[in-house]
Amino acid sequence: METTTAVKRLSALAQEARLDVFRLLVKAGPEGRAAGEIARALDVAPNTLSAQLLVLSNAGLIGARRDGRSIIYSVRFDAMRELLGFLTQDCCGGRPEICAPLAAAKSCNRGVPDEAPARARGRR
Amino acid sequence: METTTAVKRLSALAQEARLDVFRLLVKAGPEGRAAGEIARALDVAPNTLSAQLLVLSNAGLIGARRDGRSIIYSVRFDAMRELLGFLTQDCCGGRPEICAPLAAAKSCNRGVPDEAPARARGRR
DNA sequence: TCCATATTTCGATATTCTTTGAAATATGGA
DNA sequence: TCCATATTTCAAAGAATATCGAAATATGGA
Repeated sequence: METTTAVKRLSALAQEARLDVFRLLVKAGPEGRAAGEIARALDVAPNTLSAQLLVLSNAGLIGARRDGRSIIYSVRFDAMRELLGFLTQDCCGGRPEICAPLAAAKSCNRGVPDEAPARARGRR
Repeated sequence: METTTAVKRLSALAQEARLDVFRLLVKAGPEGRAAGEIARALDVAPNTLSAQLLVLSNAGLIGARRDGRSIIYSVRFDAMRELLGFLTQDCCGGRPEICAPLAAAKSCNRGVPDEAPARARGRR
């Protein structure tokens, strides 16, 4: 990933209100959530939310689809993965020994082999 | 980690110049690098760099120690790990199945990729 | 002590962001 | 078609950021 893309994505997440939106969408999962629902849930004006969604969208972190009168936003998990990959690369770059303990901090890497999530061990 | 801390750290990294500084310090490793060296390496004015280092420092992402006339900055890898953990949590939150492929994107969790991240090779 | 080096602080300016009210666009239903 | 709902666009105001020149502080050595 180009650093300019990384900066764009980091910037998009680097604001309380937008981070809230993003987290809400993460919780919503692939089905996403309508703009209006998000606005009500976070108690933010529709036009303000629209601007926030635009920033996240321009950063590629979320996508949108229309459903009737509503517009449904959802996280682009691939983009988030890319970003995490970039940051991890930066953190480990050439010095895996420094970053080795990182795996322990990543709850989602635990017990999840590449394909089959054999069984999630409850801990978190 | 509190979201306000996360926002602070994301903001600190969300700018080209500061991301460059951070990446340089990551490469430098635990020994760190003197402010002056960084300024020369990145071709930025000393006072400008000072402001950038302050932001990264306030975010807790880097630390400083004096060595003679120089001040040596180095990455606080724990802080970076925390941030990555927070983001990963956000990404996986309650839905590890979504994030399962994430492990594959994390080069540092498996073998060591042979090269530094500095070089921008095309898409991946 | 005096001086050169290394870095930071201060103050100002230029730029970029964020939010808001008002108006516009798109959709579905009566 | 007309109307209500859902969302976005626009323009402006206010807030926050980034960078720069000049001056200040800290350190080591002659």
